[in-house]
Amino acid sequence: MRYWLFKSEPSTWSWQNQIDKGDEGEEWDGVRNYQARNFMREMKKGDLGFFYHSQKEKSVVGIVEVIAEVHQDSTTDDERWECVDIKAVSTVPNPVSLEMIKTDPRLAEMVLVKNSRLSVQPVTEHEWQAILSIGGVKN
DNA sequence: GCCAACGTTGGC
DNA sequence: GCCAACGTTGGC
Repeated sequence: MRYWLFKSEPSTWSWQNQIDKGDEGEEWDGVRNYQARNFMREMKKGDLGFFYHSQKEKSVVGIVEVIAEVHQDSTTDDERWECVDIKAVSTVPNPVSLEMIKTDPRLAEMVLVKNSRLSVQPVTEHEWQAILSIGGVKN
C-alpha cells in the first residue's frame, strides 16, 4: 500500500466538499500535469492520501482513500488526462500546516516542500506516520 | 498582488 | 531537438 498527497484550492474543491460526497467519493479531475497524472496511474484501490489545502490555509486537513483506479477524466475528451476517485476517510484533528512541515526535520524532504507546485504527489511511510502523529490522527 | 519556479508550446 | 516565450501555480 502506498501513500499520496492531493492538493486543492479550497475555493475550487474543499475538504468540506469532499466530506459531503461521503462514501460515494468524487473523481480527482482537472489535473493537467503529466507528473501528477503519472502518479495517479500508479495508485491502487485502498491506497491512502492526505488532502491538502493550498493558498490561504496551507495545511493537511484530511485523510482520503483511493476508491477507483485511474480512468478517463470526465471533464475532458482529451485522452491524455486521466484521474482516480477518492473518498474522505477522516478529518485531521489538528491540521498540519506547511510551516510545521517545513520546520520538522522528518518532513524536510517532502515533495510538498521540494516541489510546491505539484498537485498530486507521493508520500513516504515515514512522512505519513509523522504527519499522522503531529495531526493527532489515531491509527 | 507579486514573483519565482516550473511546465508547456511552438517556431526554427 | 532546442530554446524562447508564455501561462499557471502557490507561497509570501
